Amino acid sequence: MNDLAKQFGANLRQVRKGKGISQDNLALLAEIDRSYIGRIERGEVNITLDKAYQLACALECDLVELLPPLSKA
Amino acid sequence: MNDLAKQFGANLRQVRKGKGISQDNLALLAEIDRSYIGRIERGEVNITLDKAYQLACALECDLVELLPPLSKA
DNA sequence: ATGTGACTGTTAGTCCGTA
DNA sequence: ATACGGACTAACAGTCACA
Repeated sequence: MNDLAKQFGANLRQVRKGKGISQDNLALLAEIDRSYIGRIERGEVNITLDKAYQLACALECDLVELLPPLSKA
Repeated sequence: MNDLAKQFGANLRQVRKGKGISQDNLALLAEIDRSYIGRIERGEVNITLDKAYQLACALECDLVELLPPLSKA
């Protein structure tokens, strides 16, 4: 998958670990299958906007935190 | 479609018009089908992360500008 | 607690046309 | 220049079993 997904996944994992919760827990919080969350973190899938929001919401963080830093022109 | 998509579409349209370019031109710039851009602006579809980036990039704007303002916890 | 293969259903995304 | 639709293909969404 592209760098975008990889970066997003890396950020997601970092925030998740920062909160001290497992993929399992996040799966429950975000109502997304655990195996799918794993794939997102590994940057294997190109998720849709609403999934990105679900995750940000479940982690109680700003979506901007999860987005790759290149989000500036 | 959900509010997320509607908001994104509204923002996209605003930025695009602000730059004074047509859906056709944006389609060429972002390499996204014109009819699909119309659907995005109308909030009919739930786009993927890379499309969101393509659009932000084509409009030479920060992705955050296109995202709904609720992007804060 | 996580990675991975295999799989199915659904939707993202394109192409072509009409108004 | 844009809205809207049909038909189509590629990709995502979502689940399970197993390591």
